[in-house]
Amino acid sequence: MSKQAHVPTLLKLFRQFGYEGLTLSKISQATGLGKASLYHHFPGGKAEMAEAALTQVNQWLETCILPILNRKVQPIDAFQAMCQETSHFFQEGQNSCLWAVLVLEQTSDDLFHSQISWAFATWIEAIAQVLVIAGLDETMAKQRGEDAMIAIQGALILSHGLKDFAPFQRVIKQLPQQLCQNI
Amino acid sequence: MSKQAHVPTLLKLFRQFGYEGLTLSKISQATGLGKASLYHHFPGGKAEMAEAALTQVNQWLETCILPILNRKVQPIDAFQAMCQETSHFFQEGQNSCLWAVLVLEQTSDDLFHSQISWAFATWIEAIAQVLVIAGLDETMAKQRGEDAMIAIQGALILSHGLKDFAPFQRVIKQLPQQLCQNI
DNA sequence: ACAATCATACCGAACGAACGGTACAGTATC
DNA sequence: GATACTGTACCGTTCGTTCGGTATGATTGT
Repeated sequence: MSKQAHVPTLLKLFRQFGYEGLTLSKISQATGLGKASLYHHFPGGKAEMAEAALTQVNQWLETCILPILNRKVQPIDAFQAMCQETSHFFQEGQNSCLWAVLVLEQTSDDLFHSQISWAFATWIEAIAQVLVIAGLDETMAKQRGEDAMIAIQGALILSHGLKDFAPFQRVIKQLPQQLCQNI
Repeated sequence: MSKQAHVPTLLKLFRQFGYEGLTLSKISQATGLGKASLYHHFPGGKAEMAEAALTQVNQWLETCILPILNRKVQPIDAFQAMCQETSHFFQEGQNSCLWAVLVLEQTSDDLFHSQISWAFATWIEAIAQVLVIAGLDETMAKQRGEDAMIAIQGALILSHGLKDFAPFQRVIKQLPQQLCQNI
């Protein structure tokens, strides 16, 4: 089987257990591949597997989110589509975010910081651009982009902490309106 | 040296490395205590050390945050004091939140979920109470309490992801006003 | 057409190192 | 002399990683 076929499994596992918490034994079991086979596909070992998972998420951002925000439609429609896609990606809040997971482990953050900060900054910038085109001041637009990321990440943390995914779903539902206030 | 004296060190370490990422060797090095001494103070091992750190955070919530919110002062003043204390606790955003760190590791979340969800729920409820007394509808008050937690947690994640703590500081600064909107 | 070659996918077994944890003989303090 | 504490050596286990190798199937040379 091809290397790419196993990346979604890796993503799921790293999200669930974190970098240090995920062991090659678990990966081996979940993929059905022996440890030696894993090293055939990912010679760089665990770090390369995590990077493959991270790259998958960043590609989701590039292919599923950024195009939505670059379409020349009403801001409210763009944000609604973005939120729908985001909610689906995180399975209505039940998935955690790989970015957040890796950011909170100092060990792994050193390895992946550039990719993670690129993702955050790019998403924020894309949201801000929509708002600037809609006539909002640049500083305010950037702030609202940040607020959107903060709302998504915070809602995921809170929902997982409470084991109640209603807060995430509410935040996602209210986010488009909130982003479009006074424009 | 007394057991309690080492808990702040434990807190710092678990915040930094997470549960799985933190090893007894690191703890031994950081505290200057041998493994035998650590097991003398914490017979339950690593799990008990993490619980001590978590308890320390929950006690901070009880002794430093809840009293602020229970004082009968203007809501805006209470929230401002809360935010100032929170910002100081997280060192203007440079510290990460132990709750978030443990929540994102499925392994450790099972052990600590009850304490973490208690903390989130209690803080939210305390904020909501202030707003209810100020005349806000109960549902809206609860939502704003959730939004405050979401803002704090999300801002911590984003700031760490960007290695730029301005977003956290801005969120903390704006939070009191935001909580008091239209009351 | 047939064999030799090569690339790919995979695996069992083992490696040294580090893990969390324990046993025990001390030392310090009162 | 009892109690609180610690240094050292050690336990079994699991970690990430590596090695030598097999099975399969396409590619090539003749």
